[in-house]
Amino acid sequence: MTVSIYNTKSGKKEPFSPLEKGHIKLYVCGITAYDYCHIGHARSTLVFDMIVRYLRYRGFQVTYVRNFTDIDDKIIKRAQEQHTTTEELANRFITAFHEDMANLGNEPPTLEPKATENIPEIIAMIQGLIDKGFAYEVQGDVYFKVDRFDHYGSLSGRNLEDMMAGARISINEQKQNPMDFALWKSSKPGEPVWDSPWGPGRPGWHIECSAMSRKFLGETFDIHGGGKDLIFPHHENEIAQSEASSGKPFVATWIHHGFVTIKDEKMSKSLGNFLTIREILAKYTAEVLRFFVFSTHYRTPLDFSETAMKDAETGLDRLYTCLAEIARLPGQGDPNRAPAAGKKNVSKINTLVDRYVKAMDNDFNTAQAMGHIFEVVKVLNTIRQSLPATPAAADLALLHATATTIKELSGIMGLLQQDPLAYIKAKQEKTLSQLDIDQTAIASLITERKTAREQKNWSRADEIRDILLHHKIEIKDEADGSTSWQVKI
RNA sequence: GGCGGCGUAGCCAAGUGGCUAAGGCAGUGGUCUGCAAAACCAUUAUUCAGCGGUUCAAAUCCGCUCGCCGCCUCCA
Repeated sequence: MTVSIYNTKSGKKEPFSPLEKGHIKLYVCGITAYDYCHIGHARSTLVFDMIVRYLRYRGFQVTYVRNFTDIDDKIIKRAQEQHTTTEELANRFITAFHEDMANLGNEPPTLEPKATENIPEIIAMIQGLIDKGFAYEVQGDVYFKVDRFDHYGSLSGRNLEDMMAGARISINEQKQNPMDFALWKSSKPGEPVWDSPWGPGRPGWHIECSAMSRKFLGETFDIHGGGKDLIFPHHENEIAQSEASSGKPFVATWIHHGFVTIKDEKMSKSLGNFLTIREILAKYTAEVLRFFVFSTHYRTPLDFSETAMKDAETGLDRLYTCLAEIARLPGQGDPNRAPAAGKKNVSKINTLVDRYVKAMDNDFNTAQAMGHIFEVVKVLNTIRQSLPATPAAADLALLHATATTIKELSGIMGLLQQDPLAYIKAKQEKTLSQLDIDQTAIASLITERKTAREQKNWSRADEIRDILLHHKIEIKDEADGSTSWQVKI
């Protein structure tokens, strides 16, 4: 079995194999550091975190590069508004980004290069493009000459004529063709500058990714990723620059994920309808967000809503509850007792890993993979529920082993990595701390109810039960006559 | 205008030619209980926006219609 990946370049799912045996080189376009990141950025980092973890699970070595754009028009503008330097502004939001990543539980990429730390490579690449006739300098600006590059538009499926027909291209007298794009921009007074053969200036937006990916991954590498909105013009332009420069294919596989939407509209800074990662994590745990993100295939739009997050939380609780119930079971059982687990159920358990891998091999279908896990959770619950007082050793071994497998498979999505008993306990304690009732009051009500029940005063007993329930306290009458309680979560 | 995508149960969401259309949430019924709660189990689409076509066979392929979204400008 091999991993298949949908390649934007071909528009098809293709069997994947790395150019260098066993070693995958992956470049993902990171953030422009001028503001806090929103859930759309979170989806991007979560998706590639999952992809990297899965490819490693499948035995590949993965070199994962994710850059920072720390110099560009938006950063300059924002820095001026805040009366600070672009460097200070970018570093502030890079620090915030790293905090967000840690809070989301993302593993760090292999390398996180910054544009400003690779200016010599950028300048060298631009000079090479000028030397080859793919770029030209006009009054300190350097532009890429799109009609010199034959395959321009191949990634996004456009051609220059169609694009020219669009009326949204800004007129720039300096450009030989309106579609030409800037490789280097001369600086205005007060802007950050680097010396270059074309005078003081700064890099254009697209060139940094071409220069940095070449520096760290080579002229041709395996996978380049980002959001769908980067297909044009960003990735199209990267291809043009890199292939014109090297004369070799740039990237084998292009992965683009879908957007996060709110009320079915794209979440974006320009629309102002975005929620930051910080705002979300103040309300929900990172794990709930991960569950929500991975319950939909990565190329499908993901519509954010409070209801969807609540559903995700309930679903996650179901998984943890199953694991917690198994963790409460004894480790050793009766070796002489016949197992309660039926043949069909055992078969569902035994095929879990294969079905999970098949789903994930199919373009990282996390939604389907999670479906398989839920199916097995149901099987585990069924077996657990049917267990006698002294369970068969085989049943206990199966339950414990499967719980371990589920944790391992879920870990690829960053799910179920907490101790299940601690998860349930922490959740209840958190809820209890927000309630208007304390443990003493609960204990006293339960004692009063116990008396009422002994006197068969059911109406008073039920009344107390309802009072407690009103305060989100659920009670459970045990077989031995005692009453336990827990917080409703 | 050009290019691309989507439309599956109350909601979310898998499914890329062929076994009973995964799974989650919500709802309903049941096990348990004095009654409950929790947990668990069962159940919920003769049908996949609509119409036509290809095929022995289509949610899956092709065409048209309707509706929604994205890119073509900074954007994950």
